[in-house]
Amino acid sequence: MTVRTRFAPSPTGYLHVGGARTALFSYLFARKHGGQFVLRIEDTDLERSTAESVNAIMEGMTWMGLDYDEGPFYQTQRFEHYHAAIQELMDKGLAYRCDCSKERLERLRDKQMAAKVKPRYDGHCRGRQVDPDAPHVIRFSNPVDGAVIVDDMIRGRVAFANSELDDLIIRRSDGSPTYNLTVVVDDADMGITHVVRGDDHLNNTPRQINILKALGKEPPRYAHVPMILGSDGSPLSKRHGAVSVVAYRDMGYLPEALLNYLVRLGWSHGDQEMFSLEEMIALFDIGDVNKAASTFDTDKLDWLNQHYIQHGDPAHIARLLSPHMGQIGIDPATGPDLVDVVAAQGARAKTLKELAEISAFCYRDFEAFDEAAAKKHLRPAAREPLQRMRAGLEMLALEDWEPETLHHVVERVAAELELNMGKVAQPLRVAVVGRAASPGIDITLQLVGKEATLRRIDKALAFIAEREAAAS
RNA sequence: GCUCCCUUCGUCUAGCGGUUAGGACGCUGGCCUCUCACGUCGGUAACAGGGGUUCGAAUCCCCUAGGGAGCGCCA
Repeated sequence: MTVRTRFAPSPTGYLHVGGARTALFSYLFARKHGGQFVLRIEDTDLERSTAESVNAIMEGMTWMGLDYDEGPFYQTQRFEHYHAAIQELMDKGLAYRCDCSKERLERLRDKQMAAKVKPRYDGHCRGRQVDPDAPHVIRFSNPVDGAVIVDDMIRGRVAFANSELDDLIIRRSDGSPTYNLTVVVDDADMGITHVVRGDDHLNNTPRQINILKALGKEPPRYAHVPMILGSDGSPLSKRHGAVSVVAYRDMGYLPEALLNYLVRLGWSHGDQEMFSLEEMIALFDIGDVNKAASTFDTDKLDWLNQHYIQHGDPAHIARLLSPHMGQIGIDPATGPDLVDVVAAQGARAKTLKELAEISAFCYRDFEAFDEAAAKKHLRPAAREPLQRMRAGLEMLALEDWEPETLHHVVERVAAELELNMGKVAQPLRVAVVGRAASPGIDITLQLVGKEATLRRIDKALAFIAEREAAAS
């Protein structure tokens, strides 16, 4: 038997990180066992389902690299299958028509709540003859006694008494099938062997198993993964900030970082923290998934993202960085090779967005000096070092504009003035970058280029003169 | 209210009857150093509470507390 898993989102919004993690686990389980992973769109709620959402979900999955082998299948295109299943249950006497009014159901519910018992349908229409031509719903005849055992791959054995379950509606009065019926039919038709889904479905599982058995189908294995919480301990939602995976892409996170973060949320393999997708597939074991919900921690995601920016292939990072440069109005073609920028700056940014911002100086002059940096480093004492640097740099041929030679110039000026490196490099750095932080001064000068370097030193010298004039 | 699930440092987690309760993020101290980062060495901090079972419980059982989910003609 080949393993088949599925991801079955309802297209009512974007792919959020919780759904993405569920999809990832489902995907890893299938890949790990050499099986197939299918995508199914649960769009039977016509009111809320949108085509944009379908696109957004697929966009998110593609970005994360979660490729599916089959699908997307749309439930709205499978109504004939649901109707056939409902008819089968009717024929077998395992489903019945119900014409109970909303009022009666409400009264029943109120009475049950008042009596402190679980509200559920009382089976009033079981065995009653309901006019097929009058408005009615169809209910599933749930077994009255006995228990359903869910042998969950994550939770272990969970038992539900049938007496706790009621006769749920499987077809609405408008003729459309309901969720618990459609999942069951789809999972059976699509040959799903393992259902990996959020643990909010655990309570639905015994009902689904009962329907499956009534249809004469073998239930799949289940794995209910815990949910993801926000920093305040409540289920992760928009009010905790970004939840859509595409939003993380736009904020400058790498797919490999988000994937790595997500897989470690609720799953672990000893003490290992870093996993490539290939390693995840090789090492993943659904039984190692935790039972408890876990909290989304942006700090750790940042750490991983920085790690992947720093250690990933610079050419790859540069490609992903390019749109973020464009985002702040910079055309990377107008300056140094982005790959060199990534190599120089990679260790300094948590996100690509941040990487773009701290690298802007390589492509265009900054607006103004950072106030604190200028105050500390662009003072009269810096004039001579800057002047000498300018002179020394101006004499360099363009082909000598390289880290090694640039470094020598800085060293020479420091030696001549009997200053330590910092006294020369820092004013120079502020002059050229506008801020007190940048890669090594030689690399920085190389990235900025000769022309801009001289121009900016002049600007800094003018700034010092101006400041001196203002002070006297 | 009822049913089901969950509970190890602030956070992610290791642990599957015998450990000084380990790692990671964060925070923090030192080192490295032309700055910021990176790197590196160190520190901080946890078994929700109470009963059992056992020679011995973070590990097994029960209760309590606290979280969560479900109880729709939503999925």
